[in-house]
Amino acid sequence: MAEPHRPDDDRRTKLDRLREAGVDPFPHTFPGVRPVAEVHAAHDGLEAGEETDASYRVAGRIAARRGHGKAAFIDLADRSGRLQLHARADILGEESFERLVGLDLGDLIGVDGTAFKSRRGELSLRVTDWVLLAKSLRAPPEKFHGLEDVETRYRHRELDLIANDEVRELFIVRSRVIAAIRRFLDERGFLEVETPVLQPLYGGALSRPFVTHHNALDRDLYLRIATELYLKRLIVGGLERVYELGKDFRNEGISHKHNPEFTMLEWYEAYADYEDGARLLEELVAHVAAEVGQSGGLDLSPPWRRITLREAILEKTGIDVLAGRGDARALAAATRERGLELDEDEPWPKMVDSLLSKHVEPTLEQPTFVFDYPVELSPFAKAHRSEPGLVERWECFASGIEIANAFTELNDPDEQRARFEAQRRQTEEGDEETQPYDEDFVRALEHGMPPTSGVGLGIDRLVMVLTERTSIREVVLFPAMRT
RNA sequence: GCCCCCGUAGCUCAACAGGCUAGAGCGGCGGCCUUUUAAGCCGAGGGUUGUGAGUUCGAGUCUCACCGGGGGCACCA
Repeated sequence: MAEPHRPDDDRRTKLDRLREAGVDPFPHTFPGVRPVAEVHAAHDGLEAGEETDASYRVAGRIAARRGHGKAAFIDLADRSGRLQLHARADILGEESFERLVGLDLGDLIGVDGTAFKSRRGELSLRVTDWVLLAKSLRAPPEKFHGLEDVETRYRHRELDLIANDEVRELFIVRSRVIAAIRRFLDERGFLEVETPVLQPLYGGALSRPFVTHHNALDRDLYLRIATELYLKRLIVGGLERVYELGKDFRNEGISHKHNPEFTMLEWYEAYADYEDGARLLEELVAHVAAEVGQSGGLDLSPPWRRITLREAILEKTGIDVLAGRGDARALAAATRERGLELDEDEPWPKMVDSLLSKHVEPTLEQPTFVFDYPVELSPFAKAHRSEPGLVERWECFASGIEIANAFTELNDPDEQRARFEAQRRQTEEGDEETQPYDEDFVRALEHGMPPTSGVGLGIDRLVMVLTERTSIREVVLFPAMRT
């Protein structure tokens, strides 16, 4: 019985024919390629029908083809955009022409040609010579509707990038955002550093970690949930201004704003406090947005709105969380009175956090700093200089999501030790998202850490805000999927 | 982890209330065409309807389980 004829079998057959004809379907190199955007930039001003003798070498993927017997139009796509090619049998010769027209959508070719504008006014390259650079053995996604199935888009991002121009452009923006951030911090005297991803003890954030195992050492290691503690040890060491831009891993649920691995920027600046950190963040984000071109209705020009946590919750819910500080029952009663949903069995600080994330965070569209948090929620932040029970911490929100978190860093080793003890007590009460006691870190603080501002900025979320995407999966190339 | 929705050709979608051999466009294949642009025209192909059970004379359609995805909740950033 004959094998069923698969659509892609034709491509295999063509591959064999090419080899038989002495064509290498996978040559090694094609030097001297220019981006097609360069051709557009140089000649978009031509009149319809106008010819030039300007020659270009371009390369890319065949995105569309319109044959006309002894001539054909081929759309060539590279990273910078698309360019129409015009192939003519009388220029290329019968054999070369037939072979070019016989290629498939998705095949990669290199082309030499001269720029002209077609009668219909589209800038084109008249092909004078061409070479196959790689045969495509699978059909690309449909050219008109594009690739829409989100599962395929995320699992096979390469197809998404081929089929959807705006997706490719978004990830180019993401790359430029990261490059711009590095330049910004480098210019201000920050040193980019790398600290361990595999850690004997995790810390610096409240989250459950991923656990892995080192065979030779026969011990468990954790994937970092933050870079905080190591970076502060570098401040103790005298590096003064450091930043690290890399992946953190948190063993929590997946949602439109949570991916288990995500890109985080943390920077630490000696002799500065959280107000300095806020000013640097708004300057950085405004600078990056200007550099990459931000879309949408956000006003990112500094200064951004600043409000205290207490005011923010009061404004949205009418509840003064500091009226009965630490009194969970009173707070539960107040929320019930106003008909607000809240888990009444939670301890007071978690209730405050819930009020913030449920009733305040989603409403914060324009960039907003929320200042001064209860100490229980912030084991690494320094006590507020004038508000007892609070710490000098802010979180920054935009487009209804949190994008950054910062403190005046706690540098009193005895106080830090007491905070770890408090965390240990919470662990014993069943809280799985507490800080393990990190003696090496406290010991480092005992050597003396200068007053320091620390800021953590979620890069994925920043890109979401700058590009108006509502799902983190749209800004992560290969988001976490089952299996 | 829980609830709701979804899964048909390489891609985008059809298929009345359970009823003939599961259709169409794009792509691919053969042919015609020297300025088209979702090119056009002619022709012939392409399917284990996510997987597995079940109900029924008959299942893409109904039931159950499983796999995968989306949205929401919970948890978090």
